[in-house]
Order: sequence, then C-alpha cells, then structure tokens
Amino acid sequence: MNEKVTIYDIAKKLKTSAATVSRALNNNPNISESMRQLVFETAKKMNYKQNKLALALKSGKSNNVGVIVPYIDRSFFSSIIRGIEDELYPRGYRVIISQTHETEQKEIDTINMLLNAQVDGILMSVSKFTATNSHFKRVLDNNIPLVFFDRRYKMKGVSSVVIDDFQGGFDATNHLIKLGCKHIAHISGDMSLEIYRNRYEGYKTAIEDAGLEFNPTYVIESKNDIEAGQTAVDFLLNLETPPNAIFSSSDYVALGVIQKLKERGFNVPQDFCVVGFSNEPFTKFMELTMSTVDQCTVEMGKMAALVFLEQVKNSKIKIEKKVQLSPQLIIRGSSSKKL
Amino acid sequence: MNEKVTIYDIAKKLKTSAATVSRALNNNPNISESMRQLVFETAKKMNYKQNKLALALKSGKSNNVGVIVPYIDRSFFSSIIRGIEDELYPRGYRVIISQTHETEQKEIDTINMLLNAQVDGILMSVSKFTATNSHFKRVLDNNIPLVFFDRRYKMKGVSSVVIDDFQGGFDATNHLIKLGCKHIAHISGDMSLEIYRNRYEGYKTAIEDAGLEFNPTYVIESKNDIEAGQTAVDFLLNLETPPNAIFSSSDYVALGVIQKLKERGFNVPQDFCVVGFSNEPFTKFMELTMSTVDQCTVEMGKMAALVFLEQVKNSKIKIEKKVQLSPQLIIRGSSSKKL
DNA sequence: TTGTAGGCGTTATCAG
DNA sequence: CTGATAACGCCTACAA
Repeated sequence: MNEKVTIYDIAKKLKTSAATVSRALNNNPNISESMRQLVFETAKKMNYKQNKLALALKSGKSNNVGVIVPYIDRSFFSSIIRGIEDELYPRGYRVIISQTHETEQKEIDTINMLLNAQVDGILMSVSKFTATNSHFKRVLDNNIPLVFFDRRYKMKGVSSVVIDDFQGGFDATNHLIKLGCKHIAHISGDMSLEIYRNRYEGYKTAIEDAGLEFNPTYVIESKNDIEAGQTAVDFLLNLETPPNAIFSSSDYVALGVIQKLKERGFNVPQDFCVVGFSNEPFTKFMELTMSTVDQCTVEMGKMAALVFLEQVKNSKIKIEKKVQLSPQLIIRGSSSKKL
Repeated sequence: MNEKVTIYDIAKKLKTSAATVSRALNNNPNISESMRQLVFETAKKMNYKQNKLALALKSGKSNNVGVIVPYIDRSFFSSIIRGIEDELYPRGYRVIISQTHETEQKEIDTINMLLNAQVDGILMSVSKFTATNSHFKRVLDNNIPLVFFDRRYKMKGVSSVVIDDFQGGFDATNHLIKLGCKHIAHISGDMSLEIYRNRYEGYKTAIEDAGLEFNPTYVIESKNDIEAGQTAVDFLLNLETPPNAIFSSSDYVALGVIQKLKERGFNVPQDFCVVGFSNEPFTKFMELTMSTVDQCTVEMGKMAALVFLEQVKNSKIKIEKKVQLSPQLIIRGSSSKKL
C-alpha cells in the first residue's frame, strides 16, 4: 500500500523542486526557515524515508563495513563482532557478517562480494588455511581500509589488532612458577600459526627467566580439542620425570587435561596445576573452575572498529597501525594452591 | 591506483556501447558469441567489478537482509545467525547484523536504518522489552518480508520460526517422571514471555498426564541466572515435602541448582535429578554433564532463512507461515539414574 | 532563496 | 545483433 515516497513526491505536493526538498532535509543553510519547516512536516506526514542506496551510489560511500570470521558461532568471534557492532552502529555504519568456514576459497569469494557491494571497509580474521594474499591486495588496491584482528596475514599497509600472545604465555607460565611448580609442560596448538608460536615463546621465556630448566619433551604440539588434552596427559605422565603443571594454549585441551588428571587420581590444583587460554565461557562454569588467559575479545572488536574509523578519517594518509592488547590472566580453581 | 572501472570504460576500449557490454556480461541471448567473449576477456583484463549498489538502485533489490538480535555474543543467537548466513550466502544475499541490547528504542532505530538501507527482508528476534508494534507494521507496509525467530510479536501477516516450547517442557518433565521422580519442581523464566509460559504448560501437562499431583508451590518464577537457581533450591528444600527433581527453563538456573544441591550434600543424579533448557555449550563440559533441551538453533536459523526465501519467491501472495521446530531432549549426567 | 540539469553505474526499452 | 536513451533516487554546481 505504502508506495515508496521520494523527494520528488514531496516536491510535487509542495509545488517546489526536488533540490529544495533535498536542501531542506539536509539542513543546508541556503534555505528559508519556513520552507525547511514545511518540508520536514510533509516529509514526516508522507512517511518519507531517505533511500541510502541512491545516496551511496552518488557519494561512493555505502556506510557498510564487512566483517569476515571463520565461524560466527564461536564465542571468541561473536564477542569480537559484538564489540565491532557496538562501536560502529552509533556512527551510522552497518555491519555485514560473513563466515569463511576456514576455507580460503570462501574467503576470496566473500571479499569479492563485499568489494562489489562497495563496503567502506573490511575487518577480518584470516582463515586458517589461507595461503595467498592477492585478495587482500585487491582490497588495498581499491583503497578501502583493511583491518585484521586476531589472525593476521603479514603484509604491508594493513592494520591489525591482536593480543600480546607472548605476554599471555609468559604470564600464565609465570603464575605457575610462582605457585611453586617446577616441572611445567606446555601443550601448544599448530605451531605454524603465529599466535601459538608466540604463546610458546612466552612460556619458554618465563621458564628460563626463572632459572628453571627448559625441557623440550615437555612441549607438545596438538589439535585443539578435549581428546588431545587427554592424550597429552597420558604421554606426559609416562615420562621419567612427569610434570606437575601444564599451561595449555587452548581451553578445550586444558579441559581434557583436567578430566584425564582426575581420572588418574590426581587432585587439581593440589597435586597438579592447569592453566588454559581464551577464557571460553565454560571455564567459569566448571565444577573446578579453570584458570585461563582472557583475550579481551569485546575490546579487540572495539579497537578494530576504532582503527577502521581512524583510517576512514585520514583517508589520504596510509596508516599501518599495529595494536597489541594486553591479555588478562584469570586465576581460578585449577591453579590456586597456596604453598 | 586502481580507479573504478565501469561498463563504459569497457565499452570505450572496445569501441562499442555500454548496453552491449551489459548484455554480454549478463549473458543476454541477443548478442553475438564473439562479442560476448571479447567483452568477458577485456572485463577480466581491466579488472572490472560490477557495482552492486547501482544494480540495487536500479532494480530495487539490495540483496541484503537484516538480522536483528538482542546480543550477538549469546551462543543461542550466534548459532541461529550461523544458520541464516550459511543458508543465505550461497544465494547471493549478504547478512547485516544489528543488536538491540534488549531495548525497544534500538530495535526501532535499527529497523528504520535497515529500511532506509533498502534491505530485502528482516529476520529478527524481538527484544524483551518491546511493547509496541508500529515499527513492525512499517516493515510490512513497505512490503518487505518480516520473519520472527524464537521471540515473536503476535500480529497478522508475519511469519515466525519457533521451537515447540510446550513439547520441550513436556519431554523434559516426562523424562524425569520416567526416571521415577514423583516430586518435580519447575523454575521458570519471566512468565509474561510466551516461551516460558509454554514450557511451563508442557511441564504441567506432563505432571497431570502421569496422574501425579500438580503442586503450585513447586513452580517458581525467577531471573535467568546462576544465583536465582541457588536461591530457588534453598526455598524448595525448606518446603514440607521438598521435591526430588527440578526442570528449569534455563541452563544457567539449572547450573545454580546443581551447585547448591551439591553444597547441601545431595548427590546428583542419585538423590535429585535436574534438567535444564537451551543446551548451552557449557552444559556438556561440566564435570557432571547436564541434561537439557536443545533448541536446534542452527536449524532454526536455516528455517528462518528458508521462510524468507519463500516469501521473496512468492512476493505477490502474502504468506503467514508459522514453523514450529521440535526440540530435542538431551539426556546427560544430571538425570541419568536407573531405578 | 529557489530551480534546472547532470551524473553516480546499471539495465531495459525502443529503434535501427 | 547493436546503439542511444531513459530511469532508479539523490545531491550539487550553476544559473536565475
């Protein structure tokens, strides 16, 4: 029933021109106050809605930003997106979400679609299996801001927001050392990924700084799931000198670790301390709550949004901003013994 | 460096017209094969990207759909969104996300923005505090499909996808009855919300169908958090005839229930059975895993997307589709005793 | 202060 | 088969 009403319709009813209506609506100074009032009233009366599409075509700015993540239903990513949306919505930007399902092909497709859709910026976390970067270059060539968060692809001209994984690994390990643990093992994710290498480096540095012996057999590279944690424990406990603490770069692995430890009769944290990484929601709902490292996800999202906004503001200057947020060690039941 | 290339640029280079280029690119039959080839090649060579904005303005279809949820970082909503995106992306739709933070004002604002942005449809879960419906009417007046999922506002002409909350409540309670529990309490969320009333009705019906006595003092209305569960247990255990099982319409409340029960020396599930609702991720990571009712969130998202697509296809007919998905009772540790 | 005209990039219509 | 032209809705010189 409600056919779309345009500024022409308003102009016709007011026996004036579309230009006048446009000026009135945009609070252009060169217009009489009476006319402005009149236009506003009839616009409201006729239920006029500005067509942002036309505006976008004209101005070249869509006021849409694309956000690309592997999966939106991982708490880590959804809370980053929350931060982004919270920050960008009040500034009039709409957030377009896409998932890559961790495949490079979908990442490429998605970027092409977003480019076609004339987004004003792309904020993304790189898919695990991305090996090429020409699609990122294309974004840059089109002169639209590209901001990586968490997982980045190292290249020139791109800003990124990550947490200080080294610091996180260091803090977690150091906490275990302070608790009196002398034999601390580390279960890492895929070391070909920067984030896991950095957490590992933090671990190693903490060990060495404390004058403890670094033992390479205490370092296990594994998948990020519960089973991997269980398997790792079985392996570690069979060593000649088994560890009495574990820092895991994944909360899921840490969960498997705790399960297996209990199964084998250990008391956590009295006999054995465990610290995970990510502050997944479940870590605080467990019977024995888990110590972990919080990655400030909402904060990370907000920061990514702010970096984007800054680039938009200074569109002439090419900024390459690297923001590194400090992770937050959260001490809970799995590593709280007092010695 | 890479200035935007349009079909005019291609036409110029090929000394032909934009119309021809457009036809070639769109595989219009009225064009010579040689021309088509030539256009495709040079388009690729010049790195041409179709401007979807212009197309959208021309066609009136933006190929964007708006999705509105209270908060994107709740696992319930993010996995619905995942379902929506998975379904819509391959069909060329992009998904615009916004959060209402459970306020009606932001819901209204968001709908206005999305309308201005000429979205082709709106899929949403109504904010808890929404009391009016004129913004929904506006969507309908603009003739764009509106699909509610989970929380709906009862009104004519709007499709919705919900789960059968009655069934969920019934199944959960019936499961407890079959386990031999005779005194089953129910902790409900805000009864002014349809979903909680329905779960309650399911509970009540199961009790009565089994020939057990329905006891109104066993029904508690509370907030959806851990503390509320703890408080409720304290209250229930002080009754003359305390219950020996609880069906909670929230997993968080159920978690508080289990915590408090253990604190007071009960063994779950031997002395006391508990079933929650929602299948929050943490329920399967707890030491004592929790029985709950899964709401098929990804499925719900997919279904909402399909209902939208159907409405787009038959745009002349006004469809008002009510889809009700069956919830899935998941039996885990907190209610698994054999009698 | 107001109106006219042109253009943003496409596609559709109508001639040729 | 191909080319000009109008139109989608808006903004903005430029002219009046």
